[in-house]
Amino acid sequence: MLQEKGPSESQEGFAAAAAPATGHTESAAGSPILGVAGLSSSQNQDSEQTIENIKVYLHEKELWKKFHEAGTEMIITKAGRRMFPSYKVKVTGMNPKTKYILLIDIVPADDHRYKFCDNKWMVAGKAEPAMPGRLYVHPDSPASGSHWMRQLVSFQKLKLTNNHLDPFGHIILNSMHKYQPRLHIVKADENNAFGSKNTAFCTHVFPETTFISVTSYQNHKITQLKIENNPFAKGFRGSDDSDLRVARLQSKEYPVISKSIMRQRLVSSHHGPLSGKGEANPLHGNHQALQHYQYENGPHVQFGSSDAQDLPLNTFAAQRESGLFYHCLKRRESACHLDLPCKRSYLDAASSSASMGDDHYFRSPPPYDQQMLSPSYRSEVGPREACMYSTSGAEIGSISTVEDMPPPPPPLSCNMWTSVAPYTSYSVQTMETVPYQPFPPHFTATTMMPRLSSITSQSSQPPGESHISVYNQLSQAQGRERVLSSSYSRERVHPSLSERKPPSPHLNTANEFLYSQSFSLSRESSLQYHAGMGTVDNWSDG
DNA sequence: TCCCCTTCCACCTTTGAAACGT
DNA sequence: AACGTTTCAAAGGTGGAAGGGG
Repeated sequence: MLQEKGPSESQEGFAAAAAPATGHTESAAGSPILGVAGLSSSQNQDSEQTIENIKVYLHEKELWKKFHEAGTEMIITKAGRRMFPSYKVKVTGMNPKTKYILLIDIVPADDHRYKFCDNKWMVAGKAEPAMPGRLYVHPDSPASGSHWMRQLVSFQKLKLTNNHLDPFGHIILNSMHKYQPRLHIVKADENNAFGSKNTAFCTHVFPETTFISVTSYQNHKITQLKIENNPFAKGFRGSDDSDLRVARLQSKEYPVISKSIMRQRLVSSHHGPLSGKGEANPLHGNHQALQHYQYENGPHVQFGSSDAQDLPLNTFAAQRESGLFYHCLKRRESACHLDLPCKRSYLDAASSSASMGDDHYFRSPPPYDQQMLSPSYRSEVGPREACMYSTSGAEIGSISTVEDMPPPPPPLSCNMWTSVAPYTSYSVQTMETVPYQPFPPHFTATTMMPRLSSITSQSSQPPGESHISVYNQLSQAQGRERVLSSSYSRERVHPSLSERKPPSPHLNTANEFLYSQSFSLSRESSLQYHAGMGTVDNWSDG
């Protein structure tokens, strides 16, 4: 399956876009974070040029913004729950022939724990230690730039869990914490990949994708938005289609009032946390409720709006103000050599074993520099699945820069279209590795241990979470990877040849990427995510 | 009592195979 | 035989509700 049409997919394409061109550019050549020198070879320049030219546009940005304005919540369950809205991007500017790996990690947005009180999110204390970072690698990875650019890239099968011992490779999060997904694009070209001296990658952050993880929805507006927009939740929508029709005729943004919301609002209006907020009582009639929703999502909403005064809770936006954060890094990291002999030994041992796995998930470095680094992580059973969407030529052709982005097709709320420059964190990093030698996409705990030891030794993890436990987790992860190396190699273009395709060395680029991320992005993010923290009053329900 | 979490449920969409038609 | 369309059942995603635990 080459294309995957998401349940929420509409034809409007991208409502907004982010481009690095308008953002802040920062070189890590002399960065105290990296402490390494910049690159100067022509190859690197070519590489970084390619990377720097990559632009990523968040799909359904308007929808994301709607959620963001209300304070996005994502359900996390023991079995794993998908994100909604799902993370989908349009990528441009890649070298069509170069192979890239696209992956996502989700990092804490701050070090607070939150609670939903008085209809708004408030800081409830210090965050619990971050879970072991995991990466979700797009199942199409690695693929050529033309492949990525041809279609919408969807990460909708990414799942979130609160199970700290999750065996499926889902991204582990703490409930009632705030998180920020990040998209990483790793260059995986044979000539500039794992074995080359420099591997380039870039990181894109869309602040509107920030969310608070919950085990059940706290904000009824989020519940309503999910029910309205997620087809799988259609069963919770109101049964009277006339409501929807009338609401659309009246250009209501929230036309559908579910039965559950009606119940919820009834309760809230009497003794719930919303009772003191002047909520309209839905029992007064749908029309009134619709008006109320319209009002709630009008200009008075505070969180996530594009205005400069908002988002004290959102550290990203607060720090970077309105737009795009273009972060360009490159480094020469001589200390980041791979331990190939260790990897080989692992591979030898791993070749005969198999277990469940998923080529999508990797362990990713937590955002704080004191936290541990994890190797690649794959766990989910099943064949490689395409998660890309086709977009019309018009859509693609219309995307050039942020400013040039056409207004979205008139969906629910054209009035929400903003000219504020989208916001993206973009980094380019190159690193020196050992010469390329093909080997399956596995990480070895042995290889990782020194790093883990050094990192965890200064971590703030709870006492029970030593690097030894990390080692065990890594071993499990590697076990999962072993199976995935076969599933990962499936090729859609030539399926008949893909079944026994040798393990792709490209995946190692992702692994390599983790190395670099653990030292650069994590520390970088610790700066990005920690700075500018303020009150949380603005992420409220008004 | 409150808050958070887990589990189960009904309802729904998605998916893919089978059947059928061209 | 190849290809496209339709049908249908299974799989899986969804929020709500109830109940448990700290």
